[in-house]
Amino acid sequence: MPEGHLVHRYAREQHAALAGQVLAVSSPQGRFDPRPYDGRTLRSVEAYGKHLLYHVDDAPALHVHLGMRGLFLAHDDPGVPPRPGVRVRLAADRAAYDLIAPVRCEPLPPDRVRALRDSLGPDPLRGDADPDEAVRRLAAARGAVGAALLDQAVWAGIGNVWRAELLFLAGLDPDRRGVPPRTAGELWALGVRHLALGRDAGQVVSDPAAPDERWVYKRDTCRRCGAAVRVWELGARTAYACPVDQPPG
DNA sequence: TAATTATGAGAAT
DNA sequence: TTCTCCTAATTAC
Repeated sequence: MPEGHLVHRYAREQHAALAGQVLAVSSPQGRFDPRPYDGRTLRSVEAYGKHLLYHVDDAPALHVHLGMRGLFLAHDDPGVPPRPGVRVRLAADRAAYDLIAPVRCEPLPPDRVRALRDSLGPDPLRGDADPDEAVRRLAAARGAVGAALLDQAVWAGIGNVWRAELLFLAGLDPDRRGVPPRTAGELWALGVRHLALGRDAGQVVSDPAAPDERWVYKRDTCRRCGAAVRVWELGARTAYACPVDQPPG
């Protein structure tokens, strides 16, 4: 269930467990060639939006994108055998991570790493994100704000759950067009705050007082006011919004 | 045991 | 706009 907050969580956890160590890399499934990485030292694990980059000595960066179904299984004991479908196992002395069902798992030469970064907008979970640029890009988006939020070239890391919940928190109708810079800035601040909560909690947190609850995402009724949640397609995904708390306009 | 569903994104039409 | 790919977890039967 990987939106940006979980990808950052994976990066932080794996960096802490594996960085600075020599990796044992294998592909039980056989669909990845581990040879450029096996036996080399992992320098860092970096998240950018929904993308993971593993920086390994004397090897191209390893690029992982989980897509909709990808996940990692973590093992404290690297001796635990991986299940057969594991695309890649990254193991060091005291931990192993099994990558399952990624959409992308590939070596990425430096020019393609650059191209990847260039293709992504500011990531609310990165310290080097430029808030002004984030505001510019969202305010410049021509279509509905709900479609723009899913466009990784506008902001990187937002997925369908965060779209629904952040727009609710901002009181914005996802169909709204032409969001002014001030509103875009408020939305960015909400994203920075809540994605960090979500990264630390390991799940979407849109109400810190009730971390397991959602305001509108996949709900029949708004958790704040009880109105019937509006459900429709926006940006090729299902959108959810409260017609009362996110009035059109 | 089987059906159902999924938080993505790129390519194909 | 529709299709396609990838697997686990949950729910239903």
